[in-house]
Amino acid sequence: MNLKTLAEQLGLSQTTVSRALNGYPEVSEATRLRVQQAAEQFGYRPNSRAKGLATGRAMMIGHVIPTSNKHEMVNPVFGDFVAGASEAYAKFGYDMMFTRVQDGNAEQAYRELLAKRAVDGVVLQGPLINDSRIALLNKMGLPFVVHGRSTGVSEAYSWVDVNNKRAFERATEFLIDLGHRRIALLNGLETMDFAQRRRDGYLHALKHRGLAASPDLMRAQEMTEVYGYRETMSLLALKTPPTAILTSSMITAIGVRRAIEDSGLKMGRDISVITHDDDLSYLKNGQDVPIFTALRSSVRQAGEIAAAMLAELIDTPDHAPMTRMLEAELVVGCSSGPAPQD
Amino acid sequence: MNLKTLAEQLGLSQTTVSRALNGYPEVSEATRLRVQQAAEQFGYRPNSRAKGLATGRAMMIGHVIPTSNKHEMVNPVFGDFVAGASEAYAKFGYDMMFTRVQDGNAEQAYRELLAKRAVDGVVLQGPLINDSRIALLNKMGLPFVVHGRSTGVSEAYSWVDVNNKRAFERATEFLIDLGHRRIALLNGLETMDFAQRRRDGYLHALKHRGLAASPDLMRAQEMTEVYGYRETMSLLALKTPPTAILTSSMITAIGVRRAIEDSGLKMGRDISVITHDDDLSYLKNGQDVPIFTALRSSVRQAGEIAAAMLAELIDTPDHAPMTRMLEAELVVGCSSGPAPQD
DNA sequence: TTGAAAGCGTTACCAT
DNA sequence: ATGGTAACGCTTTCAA
Repeated sequence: MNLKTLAEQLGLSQTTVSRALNGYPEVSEATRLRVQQAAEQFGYRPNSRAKGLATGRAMMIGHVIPTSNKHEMVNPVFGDFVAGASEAYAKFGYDMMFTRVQDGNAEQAYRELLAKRAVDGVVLQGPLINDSRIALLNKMGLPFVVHGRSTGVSEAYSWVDVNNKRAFERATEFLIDLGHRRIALLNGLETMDFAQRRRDGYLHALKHRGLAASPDLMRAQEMTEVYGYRETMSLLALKTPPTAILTSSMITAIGVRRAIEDSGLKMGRDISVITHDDDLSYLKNGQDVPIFTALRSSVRQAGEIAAAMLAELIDTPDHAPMTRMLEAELVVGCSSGPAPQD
Repeated sequence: MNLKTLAEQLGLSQTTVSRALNGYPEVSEATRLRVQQAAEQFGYRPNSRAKGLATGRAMMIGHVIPTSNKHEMVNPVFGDFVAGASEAYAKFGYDMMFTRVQDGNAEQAYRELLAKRAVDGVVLQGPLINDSRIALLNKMGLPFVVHGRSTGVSEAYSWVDVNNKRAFERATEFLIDLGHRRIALLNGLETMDFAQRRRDGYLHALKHRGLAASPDLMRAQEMTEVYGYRETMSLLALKTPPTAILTSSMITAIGVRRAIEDSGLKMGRDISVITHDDDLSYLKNGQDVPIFTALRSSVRQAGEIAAAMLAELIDTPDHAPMTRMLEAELVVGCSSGPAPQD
């Protein structure tokens, strides 16, 4: 069923039917109602290609995922963000499209999306330090919102971010308050902007409390399970091993736990572990005890905000960049205990 | 840059330029070359809406994700499948689109996608037992491939699946061989087809070895971390607790491990745990030791196959349904040991 | 309040 | 081998 046949059914012109369906004021209420009912009855939906061609709008948001980032897709956080974003897109009538590209080819992918007029805007995920994609998108004039920020980029851009620095600062302070003095950080790749901010928070807390940071206790790699295992083993083999480990990903934490298990240590007694994106709540001692949930719960929200921002940026050309910082909730519970006595 | 201006630049008609670019044979090689170079130089890409309108092809594959399935998105396996599929789509020139819907509204979503001509085909993920979406899609004539199967559906459809039953059968046999007699199963929701198959495999192995299945030892819920924690605690509180736990998700396994930790038990000595989708390889005792990787490694492959199938189904109307069963790799290593002596 | 017709950027048919 | 033109299904301008 297309507009033409629908109009014929109704004995009206395509123009009137189109206007009735798109809420134009100059159509009589009686006609509008009749049209709407007929459309409903025949299950008419405007052909999205034709509509897009006529309006110049794709009603589509692009997400370009660099391939090297295998764990971007696999990462639970990616899913949370997408869930939040897609729900919000739906509200604004947008669809969501994914493009996977070889690592360096994001630029090419953006150019194609724009040239093909396949999307009205894009969300930039996983920004790096000094990420060149931002300048590119600005130059191209393709509306975009960054999930995260990019240290070193001087020009203005829209972003929504979680306060990674503050979250890790507070987690570190929490461990220090428990008496820990040797706190390890298993960070993500520090070319990623968020990882650098987390590191900053960690270092800031140490410094603020008069503790020296030890390079031995800091690792930064892609956040896999194997990474968590290997580096924990390596940390535990140090002459003076850490009494606490702060890790940047739920997946990495699985490896950390395994390594601790395999070493015959007991979590929360011999060593404490904090993960930033553990599950939201936990049953312990018969009641729900929230644990350190700093970031994960905010990610979904970030997705929703990014979508709303993008909708506005697309509607309003030359809109001033919008920014939004989310404070992470911080609650810490199980798997952390006082530092063991030497 | 559109076709018209490109043609003007070249002093050719749009027809010729279009033909040159689309590989039609009736254009001279000299012209083709000249056109291709100009297109390259001006960064010309055909407008996807216009092309779609003219060809009747959207060059887009839809993925409809029911909202209730929060963990479908978050599940690492989802990411793996998407990674595999999107790479294959790219090969065939398709883009990938996501639609999230309220739980019961998948049907409505498919109808809209078809009516809007937004997609050429869809991938059906997370099929349930007797999933009504399959009959619907068949009736609608929208090409689709199911990732998984649906027990109880009698009509033919295309699918690609991993042999879940055999994988869990083998895992259970492995534990039995280690001397375990009380093996618990923390399964996913058994309305999901894959969960039922896993249960079948587990039960079949027990029966085959002359062991009675105990309802006490079988749980089936949404595969969250909290679920793993709670049910493990509950299992350990039984009069005769299990000596091994077989769990259906990496995320659930995190909860299982925590519960075991909190109970003061030692993994691999007091109790064994097998997860189906742990990381692919593990460093232990100085070398990489594969663990139970039954399913996860196959999922990416499943995505690729689904994409290829779909491309063929779209190209060939009334193509006979295609099916493909993947055998899961099974290697079991750490976290499992002989059953403790009573 | 309604309708005719041009236009969006392609492809594909029919000429030449 | 190349070009003119209709067609794809919609929106939007201009007329009535």
